[in-house]
Amino acid sequence: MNNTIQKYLTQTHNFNNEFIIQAIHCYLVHLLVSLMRSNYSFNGEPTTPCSSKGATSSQAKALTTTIINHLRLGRLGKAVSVLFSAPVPVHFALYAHLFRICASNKAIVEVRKVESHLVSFAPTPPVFLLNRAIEAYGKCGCLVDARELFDEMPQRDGGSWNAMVTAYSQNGYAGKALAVFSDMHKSGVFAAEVTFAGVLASCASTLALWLSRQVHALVLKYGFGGNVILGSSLVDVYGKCRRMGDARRMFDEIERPNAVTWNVIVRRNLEMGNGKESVFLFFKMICLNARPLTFTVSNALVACSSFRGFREGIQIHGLIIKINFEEDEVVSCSLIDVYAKCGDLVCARTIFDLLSTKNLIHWTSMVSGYAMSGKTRQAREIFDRMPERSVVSWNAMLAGYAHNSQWDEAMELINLMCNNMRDTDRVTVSLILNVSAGLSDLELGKQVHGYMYRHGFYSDLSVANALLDMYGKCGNLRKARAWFYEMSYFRDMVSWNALLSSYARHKMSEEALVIFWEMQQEVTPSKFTFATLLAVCANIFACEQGKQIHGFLIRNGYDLDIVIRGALVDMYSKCRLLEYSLNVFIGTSVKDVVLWNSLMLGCYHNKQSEAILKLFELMKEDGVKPDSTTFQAVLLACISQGCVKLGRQYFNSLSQDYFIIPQLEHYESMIKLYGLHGFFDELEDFVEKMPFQPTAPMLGRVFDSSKEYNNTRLGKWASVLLQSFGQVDTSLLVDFGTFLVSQIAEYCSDTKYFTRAKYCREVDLLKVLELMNTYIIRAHQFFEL
DNA sequence: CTAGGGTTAG
Repeated sequence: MNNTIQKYLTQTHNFNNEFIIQAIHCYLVHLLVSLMRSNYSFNGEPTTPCSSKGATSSQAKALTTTIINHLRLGRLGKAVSVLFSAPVPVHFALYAHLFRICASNKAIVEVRKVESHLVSFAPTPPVFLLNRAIEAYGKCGCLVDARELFDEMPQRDGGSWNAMVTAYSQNGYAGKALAVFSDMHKSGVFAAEVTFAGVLASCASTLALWLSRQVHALVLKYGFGGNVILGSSLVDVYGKCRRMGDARRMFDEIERPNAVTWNVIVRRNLEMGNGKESVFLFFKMICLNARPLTFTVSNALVACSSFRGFREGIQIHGLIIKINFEEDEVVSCSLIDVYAKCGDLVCARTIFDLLSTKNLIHWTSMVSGYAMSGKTRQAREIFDRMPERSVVSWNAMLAGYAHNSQWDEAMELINLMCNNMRDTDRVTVSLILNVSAGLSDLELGKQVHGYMYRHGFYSDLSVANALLDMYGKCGNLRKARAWFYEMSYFRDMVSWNALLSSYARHKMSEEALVIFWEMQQEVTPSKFTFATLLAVCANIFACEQGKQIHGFLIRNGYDLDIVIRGALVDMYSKCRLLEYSLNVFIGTSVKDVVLWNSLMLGCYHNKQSEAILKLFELMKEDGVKPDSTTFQAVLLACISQGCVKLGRQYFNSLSQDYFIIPQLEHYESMIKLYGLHGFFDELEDFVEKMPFQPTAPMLGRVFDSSKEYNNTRLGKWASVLLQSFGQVDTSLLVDFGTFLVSQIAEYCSDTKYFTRAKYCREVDLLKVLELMNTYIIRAHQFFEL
C-alpha cells in the first residue's frame, strides 16, 4: 500500500494536486480496510463477490453496475474512483475488464489505482489478474511498475512470464525481453505461442541470428510449427538478418500465408535490393487471391521504382483501382513516385492533379519527379506552389539542381533555404558539398566542413564521403588526403573510389595507381574503381594495363555496364586501338549518347574523321538524341574533312532542331572551320553575329588564318583586339581556363597539354599566362605593332 | 486475455 502512495507522490511528470488527493484517498481507504479486517477478520478464500455474503455482496453488485455505466459513457477516471467508494473486491472479470480498458487508453494512473484496489481488498489476488496488471503496465510503457509487480508476485505462471516478455519487447527493450525469456526457459516454464511472438520480435530487432535459430528449433519442438504468426515472425527475423535464403525457405514452409506474411516477404526482398523478386512475389500473392495490405502495395510500387519497372507499375496501378486503394495516402505517394521515376511525368502529374487531398509527400514526390528528370523549371513551379515544405522538399529541389549541374540556381536555393528553413540534415549537408564541388567553391566547402563539425555530421559516412569528394573536385588533394586519413576508422569503398577519382581527375595517374594498390589492402574494388582506372590508363596510354582490367572484369563476371563500356571505348581509342573500341561499341546492345560520343571522338583522335559523319547518321537512326558533345565531334570532323557548308548546317541545326544552346567550343570550332579553309566572308559575318565578344583564343585563331591566307585587314583587327588581352587577369583565366589551355595546347601541338586540358578543371595558370604572352608577342612581331 | 508486419518523398 505504502508503495502505491509513494508511486503517486513520485510521479515526476504531471505532479499536481490531483495526485496528492489521490494518494491521500488511497491511504484513507487503506486505513479503513485495516480497520475492517481487524474487526471482522475478513479472510475469505478466493475472494469474489459471489463468495462474500449479505450486505457486502449487494454493495459489490451496485458498485459494479455504477462502474459499468461510467465505462459505457467513456468515463474511465470516474469509474476507477468509484471503485474506491467500497472497500470490497469486485468481480475478477471486472478487474480484468478495467485493466484492459486502462491499457488501451494508456491510463497509467488508473492502472495503478486498479492494481492497488485489487491487492488491497482481495487478500489473495489470482495470478491471472496480476498478469493482466503487468500487461496493462506494459501497454502504458511503465516497465518499472511491471517489473516490480512481477518480482513481488508470490506465485507466477506462464502468463506472468509472457506478460513480462511482451511488455519488454513491445517497448523496445529487446535485450531485457530476451533475458526474461532466458530466465523463464531456465526455470523450466514452457513458453506459449504468444511468448514466442515477443521473443522473435526481440530477436529481429537485435538481429540475434544465432538465438533466432535456437528459438526456431524450440518453436518446432513445442509443436508450434504450423502457427502462421510465428512463421511470419521467423521470415521477418531471417530477412532482417539478411539471410534471404532462410527467409524464403521459411516462407515456403508456411501453408497458408496471410497478408502480414506476404507483406514481410515483399518488404524484406525490397530492402535487400531484390526489387524484381519483390514484385514477382507481390504478383504471386495477387494470383492466389490474397488481398494485399496498403503497405504491401506501396512496397511493391517502391520495388518497381527501384528497377524502373514501368510495365509492372502500370499493372499494379490497375489493381489499385480495382481494389479501391487510389485514395490511400501511402499508396498514392508511391504510385506518383513510380511514374515519376520511370519518366512518365504526364501520368504522375495526372494522378497528382486528380487527388482529392494532397499531402506534403505528394507535393514532394512531384517536385522530385520533375527535378530528377531534368525538368527543374517545372519542379520549381510545383515547389513554389507548395502549401508547406519539409527538409525533404528542399532537398528534392536542391538535388534536382545539383543533378542537372545548375549550380547557380542551386546556390540561390541554398541561400533561400538558409532564410526559410531552420533544420538541415545529412542529405542537405551532402548536397551543399556537391554544389561546392560543382562550383569549385572551396570556401563554401570549408564552411560546410565547419558546419559539419559543429552540428555532429562529422561521423556520418555519406556526408564524410561528400566532403572528401568536394576537396578532391575542388583540387585540394592535400586536404582530401588529410580528411581521408581522418576517416580511417569508418571509411568504405566509396571513400577509396572518391580519393582515386580525385587523383585521376587531376591527371595524377601514377599516384592514382599507387592508391589503387593501397586500397586493395582494405576493400574490394568495385566497377566504379575500374571505370576510374580505365580513365587513368587512357591518360597515360597504358594500353596493356587497360587490356588487363578489361580481361579481369570479364573473367570475374563484372557487369559491363554502359559506364564501363564508355570508359573502355575511350581507353582503347586513346591508346590508338580503334578496332578494340569498335568491338566494345558493337558488343553493347543499348547504346547511349555518351557511348556514341566516345566512339566519335575516338575516331577524331585516330584521324578517322570521315567515319564521324557516318556514325552521326547511324546514331540518329538508332533513335539516340545527340547532345552538345556530339555536335562538337561532328564539327571537328567537318574541320578536318573541310566540309564547310555541312559544318554550317550542323551548327544551325544544333539550336534550331535540337534546342541545344551552342557552347564556346562550338563557336570556336566554326571559327576554326571558316578560318582554316579560307572562308573569310563567312568568318567575319559569323564573328559579328556571335552573341558575345570573341575570346582571346578565337582572335588568335582568326589571326592565324589571316596570316596563312595573307588577309592583313582581318589579321590586324584580331591582333588589335588581342592587345586588350595583354593585361589579362587570372580571374578571367579561371573562367575560361579549361578552354584556353586546350586551345593554346592545340596550337602548340602539345599532346600532353591537350589531353590534360580536356578533362581538367584546374589548370596550370602560370603556364597558360606564359603561353598567352608568347602568343601575343608573336602577333605583335608579325604585324609590327 | 495475450501475438506478427508497416509511414510513402530527398
